[in-house]
Amino acid sequence: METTATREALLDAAEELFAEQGIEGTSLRAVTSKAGANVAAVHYYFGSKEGLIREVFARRLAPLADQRLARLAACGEPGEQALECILRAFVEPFVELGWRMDLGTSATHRSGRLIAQVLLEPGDFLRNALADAFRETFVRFADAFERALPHLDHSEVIARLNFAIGTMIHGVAGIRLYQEEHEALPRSKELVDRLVTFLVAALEAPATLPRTASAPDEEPA
Amino acid sequence: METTATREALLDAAEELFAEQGIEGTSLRAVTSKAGANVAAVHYYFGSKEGLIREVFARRLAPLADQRLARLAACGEPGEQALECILRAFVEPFVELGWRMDLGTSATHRSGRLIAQVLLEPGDFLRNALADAFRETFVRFADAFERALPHLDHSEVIARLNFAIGTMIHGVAGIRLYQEEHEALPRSKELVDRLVTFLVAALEAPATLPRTASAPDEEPA
DNA sequence: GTCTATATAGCGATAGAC
DNA sequence: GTCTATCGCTATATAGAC
Repeated sequence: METTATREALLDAAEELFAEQGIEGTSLRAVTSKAGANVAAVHYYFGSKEGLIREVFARRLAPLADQRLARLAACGEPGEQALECILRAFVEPFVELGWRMDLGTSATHRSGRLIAQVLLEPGDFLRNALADAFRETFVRFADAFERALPHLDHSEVIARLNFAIGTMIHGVAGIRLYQEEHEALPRSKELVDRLVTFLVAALEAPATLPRTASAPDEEPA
Repeated sequence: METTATREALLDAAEELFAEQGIEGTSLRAVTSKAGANVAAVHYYFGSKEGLIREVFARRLAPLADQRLARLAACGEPGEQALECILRAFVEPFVELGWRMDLGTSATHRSGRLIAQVLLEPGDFLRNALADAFRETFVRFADAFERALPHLDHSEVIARLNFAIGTMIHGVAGIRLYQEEHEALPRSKELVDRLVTFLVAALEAPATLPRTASAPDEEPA
C-alpha cells in the first residue's frame, strides 16, 4: 500500500528523533520534515502526538514480547530451566532491540535510552502502556526466576528482577557517568555477556537478611 | 538574609516539580507560582532556566560527594578495604539523597528519578555538569573497587561499576515496570540492604570470558 | 491522502514601574 | 528585590483547498 509508506516514514523518523532528542524535546515539525511529510499527516494517521508516540513503541514491543517468551520456552520445561538460559531469554532480545532502535543515533547517545526515558517521563499514559505491554512477559519470567532461585522468597525475587531490569536498561542506554577517555562503547554481544555474568551472580546471591530487626548481631560472612 | 528566602523557595519548588513532571516539562511559571514568586525572580537569581536547573543539582551534589568520600575513607587504608564497605559508602549516601529529594513527591513517582532523568535527557550541558560533579568520586571508587576485585581486569571493573550505577539509580528511582498489586515501595534501609546484597555478588562474579572468539569483533564462522 | 494556512496556547526572557 | 506587562518564538492541532 502506498498509504503505508508515509506512515512508516513518520514512525521511523519519530523513533530516531525521540532517541536523539528525547520525546518531549521532539516537535512534530521535526518529525514530519525528516519524514518528508508535514504536520497534518501525523494527525491524519495517529490523531495526535500522543498517538504517534504510542505507535512508535507498540511497533517494537509486541515482537519483543514474542521473542522473549519463545526464548524462554526453549529453555525447557518450567521448573527445570537453567537460570542463565532464563536470563539470556530476557536480556538478549532487549539488547538487540535497543541496538536496532539506535541506527541513526550518534555514538554518544546510544540506543535503548528511548525505553529508559519513558520510564522516567512525567506522563502516566506511556508508562502505563509500557507496563501493560510487558505485564505478561514479566509474570512469566518472574515465575521462571522464582523456580530457578528456590533460596529466595517471592518478594526478594521481584525486587531483584526489578534491579536486573534497571541494570539492563542502563546498560543498553549506554550511559557512562564515568568513562575512560579512549574507551569504546561495547558491542552488543559483549554487552550481553557482561550483563549475564553480572546478573546471574546477583540473582543467585544469598537472601538479604533484615539488618534492623530480630537478628541484630548477625553479620553476613 | 531575606533575599535568600525567595531564592531557596525557588530551588525547593523547582526540585519538587522537576521530580514530579520532568525538567523539560516544568515551566518557570509553574516553579514561581509554587514558590510564591514570579518569572522575573528566576532570571534575577539564576539568569535563566538553565541556571536554575544547574543550581538545583549543585546544591545537592557537593554534599553527596563529600559524604561518599568520607565514608570510603572510613573503610580503611586503600588496598585493604572490604568490598561491602566500599559499596555501602557508594550506595547509601545516594539512596538517602534520593529519599530527601523526594519529600513532596507522590508515592508513585518516587525519589531519585531526577538524577536518572538527567542522564537520559537530550541536552549535553547538564549531563556534562553531572559527570564533572561525579568525576572525582568515580575515579576514587573505581580505584577502590579495582583493588578489592583483583580477579577482574580494569575494563571489566569499569563496566561493572557502570552497571552498578544503573542498578542503584533505577532502584532509587522506584521504577517498577512489574509491580505486585499490594506491594509497598521499600523503605530506604531495606532498599540499601537489598542493593548491597545484589551488587556485592554481581561485582564479585568471575570474569566474563569472551564467548564468541578471541577477539570481540570477530563473528563466528 | 497530502498539502498550506491559520487558530490557540504556552514557553523563556526582558523592560520598566515601584 | 519584586512586581506587571509584553515581546518574540514555537508548539500542537485543525480547517479547508486540491
